[in-house]
Amino acid sequence: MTLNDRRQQILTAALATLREHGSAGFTQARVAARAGVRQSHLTYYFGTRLALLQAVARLAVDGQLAAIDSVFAGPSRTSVAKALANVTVRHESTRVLMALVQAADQEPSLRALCRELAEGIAERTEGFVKRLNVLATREHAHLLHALSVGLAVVDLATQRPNSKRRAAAMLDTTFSLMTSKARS
Amino acid sequence: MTLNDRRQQILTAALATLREHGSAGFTQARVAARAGVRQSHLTYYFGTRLALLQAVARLAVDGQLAAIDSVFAGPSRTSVAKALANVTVRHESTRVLMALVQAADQEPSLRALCRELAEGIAERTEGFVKRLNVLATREHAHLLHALSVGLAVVDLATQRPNSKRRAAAMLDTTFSLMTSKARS
DNA sequence: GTCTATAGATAGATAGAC
DNA sequence: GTCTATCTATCTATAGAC
Repeated sequence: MTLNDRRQQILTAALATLREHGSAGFTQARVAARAGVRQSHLTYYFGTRLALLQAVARLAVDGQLAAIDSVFAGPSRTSVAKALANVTVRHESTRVLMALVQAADQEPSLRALCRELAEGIAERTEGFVKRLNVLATREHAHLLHALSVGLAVVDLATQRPNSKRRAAAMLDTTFSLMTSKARS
Repeated sequence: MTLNDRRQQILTAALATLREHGSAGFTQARVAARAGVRQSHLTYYFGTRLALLQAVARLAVDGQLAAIDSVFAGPSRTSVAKALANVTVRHESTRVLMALVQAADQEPSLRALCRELAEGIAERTEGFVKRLNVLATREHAHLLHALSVGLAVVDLATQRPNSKRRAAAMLDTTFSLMTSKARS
């Protein structure tokens, strides 16, 4: 199917553009150039910029959830912290995340997707935390999610060295705190 | 001084615009309309859009640090968690934060300001955490900072009810975890 | 020195050719 | 049905009037 091929081709280029240039750099011209098509083709295949963004966001969310899935298979608490930091504290992922957040702020239709992502991550996290500590709650999972988001955003803003190492350390510390104490 | 008055007037309008509309809605036309001046005046008084954004960011960072200052004066752990959530988990603040992060990602000159903000908050947080637990480290303070950033971003993205209450609960939980256990 | 009118660039969307 | 050329809107920056 040529139509779906083209759509896929544009989607891939769009996601790559978002990862590299973030929300502000996500222009139809740039995506089109990357996909090797004319700008007006984006309109043809997706209608509006928002529709394209929604499709890209869908792709990104699925990808991120799939990446998270493998994180919690790690052998130890520390290795999981490291894997989680590696998946979440990535400038490329953070740019996509921020674009999604911004778009959701102004476009309610995207909020459901954001909730799906947040819930999906919390769900996957909860299982792991429960293995650490049977008294762990969904709140702990949401807390970890928020923490990883914050670490990612702060890192993009400050761009300091060793950010992944430090993020992994903080996640591990938090796991550790949750392990040693259960508190309602 | 008329010049400084005008600058101030424009700055105020610019900050308000950023708080309401976020990074994408931060256009010279909108700021000018709000300030009651012509768009070209922004160029006259600030040179470029980036320079204006830098000035606004400076203002916003100072304001946020000042707001944080009063947070840790709270009487109890729980009241501090609540106050912190009230200051950080605000859509208006989060929009400014996100705009700053995005700008810093592409404009290295703004990263110093982001680091200043992050360090400033961590510093102020550290004192409080140390009062909770003498073994607390700067890492705990950075962890709390990242957590509050993440809570703010997640809330802007999902816009769920009771977000401030839940954020306060998570911060309080984290304080509690840090209190009951010190771990290097 | 302050402000206006306008230019130049780029965004996204449309109408119509093939 | 697929693609091209074009159009309008909007953004930021400049040149020059007062």
